[in-house]
Amino acid sequence: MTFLINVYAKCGTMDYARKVFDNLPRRNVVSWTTLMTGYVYNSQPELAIQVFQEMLEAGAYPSNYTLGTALNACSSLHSVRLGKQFHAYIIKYQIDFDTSVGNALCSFYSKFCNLGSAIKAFQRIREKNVISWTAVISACGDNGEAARGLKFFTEMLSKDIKPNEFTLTSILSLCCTTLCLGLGAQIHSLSSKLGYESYLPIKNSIMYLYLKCGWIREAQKLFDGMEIVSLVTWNAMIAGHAQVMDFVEDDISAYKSGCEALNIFLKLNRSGLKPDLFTFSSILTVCSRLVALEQGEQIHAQTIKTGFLTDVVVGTALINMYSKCGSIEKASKAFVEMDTRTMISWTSMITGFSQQGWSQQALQLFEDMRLAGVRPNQITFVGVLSACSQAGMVNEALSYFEMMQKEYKIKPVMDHFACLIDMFVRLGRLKEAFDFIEKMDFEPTEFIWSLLIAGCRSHGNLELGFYAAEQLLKLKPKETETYVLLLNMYISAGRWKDASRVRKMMKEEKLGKFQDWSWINIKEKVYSFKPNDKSHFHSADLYTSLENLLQQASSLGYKSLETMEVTDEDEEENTSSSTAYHSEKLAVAFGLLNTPNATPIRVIKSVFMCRDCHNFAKYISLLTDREIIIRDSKRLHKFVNGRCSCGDFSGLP
DNA sequence: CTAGGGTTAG
Repeated sequence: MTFLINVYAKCGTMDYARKVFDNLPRRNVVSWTTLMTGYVYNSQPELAIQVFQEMLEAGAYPSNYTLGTALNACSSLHSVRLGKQFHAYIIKYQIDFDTSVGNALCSFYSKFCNLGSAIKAFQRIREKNVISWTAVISACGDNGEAARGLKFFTEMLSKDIKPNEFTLTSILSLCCTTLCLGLGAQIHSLSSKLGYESYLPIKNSIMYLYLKCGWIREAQKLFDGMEIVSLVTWNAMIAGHAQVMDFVEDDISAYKSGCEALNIFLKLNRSGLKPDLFTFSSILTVCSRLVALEQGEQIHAQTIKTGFLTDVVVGTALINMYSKCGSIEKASKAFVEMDTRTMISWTSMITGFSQQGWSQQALQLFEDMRLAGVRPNQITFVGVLSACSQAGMVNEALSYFEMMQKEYKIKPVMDHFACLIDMFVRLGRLKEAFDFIEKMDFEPTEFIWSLLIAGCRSHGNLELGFYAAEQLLKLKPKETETYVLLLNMYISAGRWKDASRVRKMMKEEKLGKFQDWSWINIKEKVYSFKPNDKSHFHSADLYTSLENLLQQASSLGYKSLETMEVTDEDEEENTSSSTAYHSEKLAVAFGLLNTPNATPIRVIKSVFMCRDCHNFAKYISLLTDREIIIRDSKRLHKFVNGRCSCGDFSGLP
């Protein structure tokens, strides 16, 4: 009758299977094991474990198959304790370490992040089959050792073992993490040769690989050509577009990619499939990068309704969404309401507070994190140091910097130094900033010098500024913003020769596009603005109202600053044009005109905000009593009552 | 034995 258990299990009717089992006149190890396997097959690992325990209590001896199944159940339950207990049974009952036990042990150890034991288990297997190899390869992938996994794959091929569809999917996943497009293409053709071309996981992986490597059109083509898709397909498209936002050349392309992700999300919702925790975490990240609060709030509601908000990754993504949209109170509420938090959740919240200029809260939370026994990482300390830097807490900054190295053995990287240097620069302690740069045990980067130069400009130490500029120019800067900074400095000092030297270098270095562009999102519609843009349907009113704002701001003491315009076609030398119609000014004015009183204004800008616009936004927040949130290419600025959350970051060009 | 998710400031 045991076969009947198997039949019911395969049909997804475990209740019947259990009944058959309960009515068996005699039970042997095979019937117990079959029932367990059924539960694992039907994603009920906890019941499988329960059966295993019943079996031991009944005095039956488990076989190697039984333990293999039990271990698989532990893997899906993420129960380290049980798995280790089972490993002990293997020894106690002198279970033969055969292929199935070895395979199960290998993937169990992998799931609980013990790659060493996983590999050991693999190596103990006398007769390794394709499953053993696949297990060890995916173990490497799951534990961040993609290159090692690829080595096992070559070894496997050299032993003439033919990969199956599972192996190929694992390898493609390794290609995704290492961005090996070439190998991915080879695997693609190999899988066609082996007859797996229509196998959905392989298609999904290839599509995702294309996206991650920037082959967006090809990925889209694959997607459009798929007649059968799964939720994973949709999620891969959304996650892929979210990641594309990170590496595209300019913020305009990033913005487009984010909108595409939102579009795909809408289509997914209409397709009848239900989004899951993977979907929600990706799409919330997209919202945070787009500063799309309205969409983010709707998705928040959806995560509550579907119960996926309990997932810690979704919760963390939600914190980031709110904090990147400038709603720090809601971010904090989301953080408080989480029932489990990981180091990343804490780090996100600390960084969020710090970006909003809430230094005290950031530091308090860091202390709470330590009390909770959660170990901070390099990124956590960037948040902590930047909080100190904003608040000008020199002693605290230095002591956290020391704590990081002594207590947590974390090596400082450029970003940590940048925080400290920014701190000294903000305080006008340029000499100390400079000393710090000289003390670092690695070469100062373009960004570090830029910080110092911007500080020299605003604190009027031109001599040091010119010196730093020479150091910077030796590095052949790559960022357009760096050149804008240098040009501004030289031109305002009347050093025309230096300015034209910089311009010449700009041409030689083939810089990326520098397009000033801003967006504002009102009632889920997006309006974009270019500087001096008069082509818009909304222009007449808009310009009048901007003039008005400029005038009112002037009466409060606002003085417009002339800065350099650097555009793609800029051929003229030494021109300095008006900053009055920079794109963010237009977007802010448009937002004021088209939203009800007291609504916060949220604008995204494709390049760095200039000092003048930064200053202007402060006055406008005071004048109109509105929160103005502008996220530029570098950071978030939240203007409230004439002050900015960045605490007037020293690196503004 | 397989594919998809969250932190990076200055």
